[in-house]
Amino acid sequence: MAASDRTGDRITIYHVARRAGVSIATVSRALRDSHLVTPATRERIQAVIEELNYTPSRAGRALAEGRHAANGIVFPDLTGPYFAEVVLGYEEVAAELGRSVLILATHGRPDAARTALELAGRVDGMAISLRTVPDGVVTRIVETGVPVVLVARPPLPGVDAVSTENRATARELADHLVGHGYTRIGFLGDPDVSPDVAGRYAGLVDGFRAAGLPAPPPVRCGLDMDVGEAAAAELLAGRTRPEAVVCANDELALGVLTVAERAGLDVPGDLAVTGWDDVMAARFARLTTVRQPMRELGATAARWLHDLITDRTSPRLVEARREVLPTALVVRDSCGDHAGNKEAPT
Amino acid sequence: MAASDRTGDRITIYHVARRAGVSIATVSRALRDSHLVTPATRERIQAVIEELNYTPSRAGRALAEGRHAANGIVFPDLTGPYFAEVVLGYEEVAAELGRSVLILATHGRPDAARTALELAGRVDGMAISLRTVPDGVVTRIVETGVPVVLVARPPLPGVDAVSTENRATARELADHLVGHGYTRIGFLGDPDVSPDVAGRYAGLVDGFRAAGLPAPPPVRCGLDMDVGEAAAAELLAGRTRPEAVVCANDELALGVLTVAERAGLDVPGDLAVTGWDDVMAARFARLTTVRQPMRELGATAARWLHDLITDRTSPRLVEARREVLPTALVVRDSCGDHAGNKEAPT
DNA sequence: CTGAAAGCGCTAACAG
DNA sequence: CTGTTAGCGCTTTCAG
Repeated sequence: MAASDRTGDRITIYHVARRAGVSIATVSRALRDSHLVTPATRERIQAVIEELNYTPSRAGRALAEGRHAANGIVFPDLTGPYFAEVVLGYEEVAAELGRSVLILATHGRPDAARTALELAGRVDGMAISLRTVPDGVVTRIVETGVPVVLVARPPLPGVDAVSTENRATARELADHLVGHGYTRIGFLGDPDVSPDVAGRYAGLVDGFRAAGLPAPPPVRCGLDMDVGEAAAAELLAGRTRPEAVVCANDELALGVLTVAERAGLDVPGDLAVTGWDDVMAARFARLTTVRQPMRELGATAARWLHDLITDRTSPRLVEARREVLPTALVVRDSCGDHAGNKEAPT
Repeated sequence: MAASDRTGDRITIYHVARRAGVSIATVSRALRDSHLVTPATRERIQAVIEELNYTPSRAGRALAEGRHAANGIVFPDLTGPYFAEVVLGYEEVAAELGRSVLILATHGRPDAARTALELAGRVDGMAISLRTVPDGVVTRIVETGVPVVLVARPPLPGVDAVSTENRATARELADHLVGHGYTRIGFLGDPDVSPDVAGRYAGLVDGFRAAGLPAPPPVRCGLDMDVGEAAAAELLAGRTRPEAVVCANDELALGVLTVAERAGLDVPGDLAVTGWDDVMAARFARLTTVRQPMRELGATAARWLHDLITDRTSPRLVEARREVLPTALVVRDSCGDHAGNKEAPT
């Protein structure tokens, strides 16, 4: 209330100490657990803290402690539901562990490397996901001593990595499609763009091979809905329209669905479509897809990071952690007719 | 490369200075613009920085500069697409402005107040959205001198606030529904839960009043899909099933759609449904809804915050800013039959 | 143009 | 149990 403490400069631990008639060390101790403070003293300090509406400066604390109590996460974008879920899972466990989280969406910006490096300077550890910064940047960050966990991103020697299963489930999907009797099946997505897409394509090819079908060349494209629309338009305009098109992710598939509808095509009658991710819209579009534990992906990264940050034991003596989270085929209407049992394929 | 600078302690400005044969002050200058450094010196320093893979400590810098170059944003959750978009817009402009962003999802946790206050201690400004922390906490944060912008949240004296238009568009929606000839219309959502929902309900009532129809009492419920399913089940089980149900947001509406389908009801034949937000799934569910500029909501908050942080002129002399972003009705199939013109109502 | 030195707010020995 | 006193890494006058 004292006018002198009002809107002026920041209220520091010194103000609190003076007003409570103790030293800053005591205030500092009272701020944390510390049974090294008389209940009476502690109470008095607590009262002053509230009276002054004091909040300790994180910067000061970070500098003194040598840590930030914060984690970072780098991802390409937040438009699709995919990364929103990953970030959510990450934030959730980080918060439980008492750490703040800093986000960095690279948006394919050219200065992503710089900003990522800069982010590394203000966190105790960070998760780096696909299509954000080149491996070289990751390596540099690791070299600065900041613990890193790779998320849905090709492994790097000595760096932990979590990802989700692709190939086996894609194979399952291929088998299902083959079971529908399709022989002309297209693939939308660029295997070179990410190991995830590569794995999905590989699994598909596995299935075709096993069925004695020729592997379709991938129609290389990005992963956004409008890109999907464009690619689909092209695909459907071609000489021999495929009977089914497997898309590298749901957004692409949703784009295909949009184009198909616009073209008056019946799905799955005229064209079967499948996606990957099982975003909310997929359900309402009746899209056959593959469910990924995105939340768990982020949560796992946060947990590992916490271990790396706190353990601090034998920096590189222990092997880098690797984990591939399971995925599941979700069969809906978009891939063809199913007699009766709709959502219980396996 | 020097073994002494490897994985040991953090590399500081001192290491760089020593190795470059200059003082830390010079390194500090070279780190930023500063034409106060000879190109030659600057280059030498730059080389050492890269050789040592040096990144300045944000904590040290924050302490010395008295600012964090970071913004915070507090939101309830990231599950729905709503806040993901808001956060995205926020991050995007914050990044452009050269500031990092810290996120805090309160999840309705009891310690939300504490964590929000703590967040306030590590940012230069923060956006606080609906249903996260009580007004008292916002006030305390404002009192600590941290600039705050309220997002989609009831205004507070002296605090900037951005939100989206509700009442007028809801009135428009009501008129449209009345035009379809419905007289028994239900409302799903709790006006007390947020001014947004209250505004939507109010607009609806406006429309009914104008048409001489009785205002339906709201079926109070949360805003999640499962909550919507539960509420819908209840609503549909009642004696007189409404002809149309207006939902406070899309997720609720999607839940109703799910229940209706499960019950074998035709939408809009047996039941018309509308939502609010226009999330991606809405399009594929053919849901009539209202589009909100969520991204812009976040972007605006970030811009205002930047002004508040940098301007620093006349702290409270200027009026608090207020802005209500426009929304637009999106008519699809779920609200009833439309002869021909589907997506062009107004 | 460059260096020396004084903090920024807090933590953590080290003495009482 | 409490106070003193160094720093943590960086920016920034103030002198050269």
